[in-house]
Amino acid sequence: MKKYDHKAIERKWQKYWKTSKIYTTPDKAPGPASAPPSLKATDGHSKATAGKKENFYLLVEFPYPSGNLHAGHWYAFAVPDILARALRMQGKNVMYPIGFDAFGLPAENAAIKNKLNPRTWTEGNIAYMKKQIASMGTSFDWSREVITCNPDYYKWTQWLFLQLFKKGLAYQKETAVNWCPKDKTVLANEQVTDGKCERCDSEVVQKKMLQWNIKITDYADRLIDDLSGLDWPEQIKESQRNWIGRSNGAEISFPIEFENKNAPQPNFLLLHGYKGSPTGAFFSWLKRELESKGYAVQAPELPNTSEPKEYEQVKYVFDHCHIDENTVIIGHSLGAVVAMKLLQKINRPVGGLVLVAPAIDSAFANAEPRTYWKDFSWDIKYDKLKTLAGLRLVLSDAAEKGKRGAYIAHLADILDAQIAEGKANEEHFLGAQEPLVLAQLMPRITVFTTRPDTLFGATYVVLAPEHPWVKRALAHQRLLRNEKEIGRYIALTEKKSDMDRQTNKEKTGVRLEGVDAINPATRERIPVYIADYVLGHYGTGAIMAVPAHDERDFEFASRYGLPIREVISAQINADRLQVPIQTLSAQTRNNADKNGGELPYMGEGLMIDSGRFSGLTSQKGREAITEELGVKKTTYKLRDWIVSRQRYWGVPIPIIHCGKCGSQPVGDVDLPVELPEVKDYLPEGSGKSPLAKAKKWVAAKCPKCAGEAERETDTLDTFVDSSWYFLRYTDPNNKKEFASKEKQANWMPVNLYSGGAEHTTMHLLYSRFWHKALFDLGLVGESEPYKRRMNRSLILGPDGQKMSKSRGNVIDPDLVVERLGADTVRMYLAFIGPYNEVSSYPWNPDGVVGIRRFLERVWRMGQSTVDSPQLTVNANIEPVLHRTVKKIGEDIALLKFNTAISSLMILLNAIEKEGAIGQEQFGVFLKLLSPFAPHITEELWHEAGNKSSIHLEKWPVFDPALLRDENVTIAIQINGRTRGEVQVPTDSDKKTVEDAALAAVGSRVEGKKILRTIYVPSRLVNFVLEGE
RNA sequence: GCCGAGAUGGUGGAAUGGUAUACACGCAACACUUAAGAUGUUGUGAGCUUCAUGCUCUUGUGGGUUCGAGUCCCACUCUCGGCACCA
Repeated sequence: MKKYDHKAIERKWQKYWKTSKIYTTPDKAPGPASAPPSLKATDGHSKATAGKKENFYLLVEFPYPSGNLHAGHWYAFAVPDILARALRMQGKNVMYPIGFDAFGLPAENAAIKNKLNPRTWTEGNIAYMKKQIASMGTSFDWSREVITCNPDYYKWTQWLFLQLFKKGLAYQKETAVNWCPKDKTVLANEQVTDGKCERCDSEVVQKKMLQWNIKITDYADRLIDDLSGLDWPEQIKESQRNWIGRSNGAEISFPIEFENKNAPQPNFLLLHGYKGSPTGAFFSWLKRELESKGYAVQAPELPNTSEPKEYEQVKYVFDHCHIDENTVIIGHSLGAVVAMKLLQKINRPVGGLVLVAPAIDSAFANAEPRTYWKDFSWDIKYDKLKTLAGLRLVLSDAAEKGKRGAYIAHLADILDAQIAEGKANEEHFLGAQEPLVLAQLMPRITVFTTRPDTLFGATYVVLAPEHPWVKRALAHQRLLRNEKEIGRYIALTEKKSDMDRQTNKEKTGVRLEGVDAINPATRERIPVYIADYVLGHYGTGAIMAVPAHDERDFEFASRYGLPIREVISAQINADRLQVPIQTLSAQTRNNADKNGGELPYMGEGLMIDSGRFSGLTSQKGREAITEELGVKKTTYKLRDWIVSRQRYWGVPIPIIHCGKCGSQPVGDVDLPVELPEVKDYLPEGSGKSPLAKAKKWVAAKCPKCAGEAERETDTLDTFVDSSWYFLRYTDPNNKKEFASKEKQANWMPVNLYSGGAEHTTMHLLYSRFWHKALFDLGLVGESEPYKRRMNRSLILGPDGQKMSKSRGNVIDPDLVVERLGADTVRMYLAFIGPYNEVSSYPWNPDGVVGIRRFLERVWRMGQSTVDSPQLTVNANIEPVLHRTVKKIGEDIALLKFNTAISSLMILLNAIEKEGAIGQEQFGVFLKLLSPFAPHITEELWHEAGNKSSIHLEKWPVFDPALLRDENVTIAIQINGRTRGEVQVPTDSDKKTVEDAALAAVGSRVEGKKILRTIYVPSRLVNFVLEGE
């Protein structure tokens, strides 16, 4: 008998599959769309057309070319391959593509270390890994291979980035990055360990640098809301929701008063807009209001208001108005542009810049052309304005949101300004009175809270130490009495990394002496603190502290002896805003905690909320106070996606910076912007990427004015590369588009996307966002890329620990394949546990051998079957064979490969017991096994005399009539406990079965009354007896 | 702390509310063998006993619903994963 020589067999068929190209997937495959009805994969979203096979897009996350394939890769690629093969046999046109996520830091590190070109390193790794992947016997369609570091791929990454840029979804912003002062380089988070640089071990500091951001936050709501329509595990949806972290609440403004009455007061300069005047709109009213509060106000009439010219208007104000460091310039509509130009011209710090409904960009959509367009220069030096204006505020009318909302939000962003949105009395703030404007001009601190109903219990206000308001207040001398102490505290927190701020949980803070806030509900003066338990980047960077209803505030209040006040729910419900407040001392509160949270009864007519910190849960209270004293607001934990990297090995950001025209996109014809050659890959000392060293490459012509300009030297985050690679698979060689609409339509959305749980909140969220942005641009056909997603489990070392070189528990799949064969490894991994649940499985070397034993037995059976061609069908095997066909079909559709394999084992056990199997039946067995063990089945299939590949065969169909045995075993229960069993013919009626059962357990029932008999056909009979 | 998932033999795991522990690993005995390995056969949840076609217990713990619960409900314990001063 021939030996099962896995090496020869696997080599032979892998070569055959490659040369015969049987896995090259056509976009449309001829043939009737036929699939067994049991397959869940056909979930109604049919991509089939008449006379064509139905397309099925099976996607696995493409690997990073690290240079070596590990057990996890096998689990990621070889097990879904079972599904790909089974679906193909079941009549689907399955695309199972692969590629490489080839940009990234490891290549650059290797290049620096070994003085190699990162491309050389990467390409070498890819070549090696392709061989390894081929050794798995996977049915990948290599003709669709995508490699992200190739210019014909990243040309489209750049092009897509520019589409987002042109839509205002990509912008530059000062952002803190990890900076190593010794290496003079920006570090990725994974290059920082315990706050130190992984290379030189020096202390990492936070440094602000201009970074490219993508406005994923604009899509926060849709990214949450669209989850509900997806066939994804609830777990994944939930983590995305948590990550985005939407919370609904309100912004409430607390007016502030300074103790120092000689403190410098602001004065106001009002600049009206196109066809406006100092008496038009709300201007005269606002002037009166401000003057009545004792402020100086100037409101010049700008020249030539119907045909305004920038130079003329700016010069007029410059010549006729007094402007000092306390002046707050307020510009309405086009006046906002005049305000900004004016500030650019005076080039001295001023008190503030307030833009009311600004309409200031030539690219501004939906406005009819106006004469002033050509008379104004629309180039504004936002960075300069940021340094000149202390207060920067943009006011937006909610009614105009559709037209201008996105633009205004964008403007606020690049100005790093506060944005206040509310309802104007008349659209575009044209009302005779606009209280929103006035309110925003008064000194105040705005806080965000999800519990506006507890406003009555707010006994102090806390700002994040980095809150811009604090810096502004410190800029004026003698405004705050303890400037030094405040400065020290701010310096201290700035030094703390995020890590420290999180780990050191003891709450500290400093009171701002000399200023008080007014609680708008109680009209009471309350102190203002800075404390690092308040985060600068969340909400408004300021909170109202309600120690009675918030544990953190309680902790802080207890430490600093601040009053703690309970808000009583029953009263709020009964008579909103007229709420009696109960003042509790910290001492009382502590005693209450010791009493298991019960608060003492405080007095006549008051109900005390008894839950510890639970406060009231009155939705009514929240709404009432929000309406009366605040503005509804939704905040998100999600922050914008920083996509620029100061690295060489990535996609160059296709932007040219021009001194005159600003940041300009590279024209389509000049794409791709190819990576320049550089001498070495170490970052440039100024913190720029190594690309900055390619001086010739950096110099470029401005695409707009053709003047001297410079290229952006940062490269894109690799998550951008992987945000659209699955679209390229549908049309990998397209030179004109990233993927044609027609080709996309063949395959998108992805039917099943399998990948690692670690990508749940990164890649998976980014690519969903990217797809939605492309959808809005009309570049893709649907708003969600992946119909179904599943996360894969982890393969651990034999010791149950994560595989790692230091633990010495790494299983090298190449070695196991060498010894036992790819079929064995594939099947072992499929058998280890259910694929559709996230868990972690230790690699059991004995278990692998067990699978090998199974394949040896298959081999032996194959040899003996070939030797006895006279037997075609063994009737005794038929029922179990057909049951197995049914079961495996169902299990594969559910991704339960482990139980599918188990039923193959049961089948083999039955065959061996029987002694022999018929030729035809063996063919069926091989087909069932072929997705799991493609090589051995192909070999045996050909040995049996077949000429074409088993993988092109049709999936076996079971005969329902053959599923039933002649007899069934019925369990006999007495009072629900199993007491015996009895064999009856399958079609016996109830009476027959009950009689047979009664006879079998007669002695137990004797003399007792049977109260009830429960009969479950072909399962059991249960006698319910009296008195047992 | 918050969110999510889970807990079944020595191990990985299997079970539409219907005979819990399929299948595999491991282990034991036997066969083959000089021996080991490989292979095959048989056995293998725990305990009790009169050693059987016997009894009792058993799916993290405690309750409940049901003729019947690993499965449904309530409470708790523990494990793993993610987030974490997010107001």
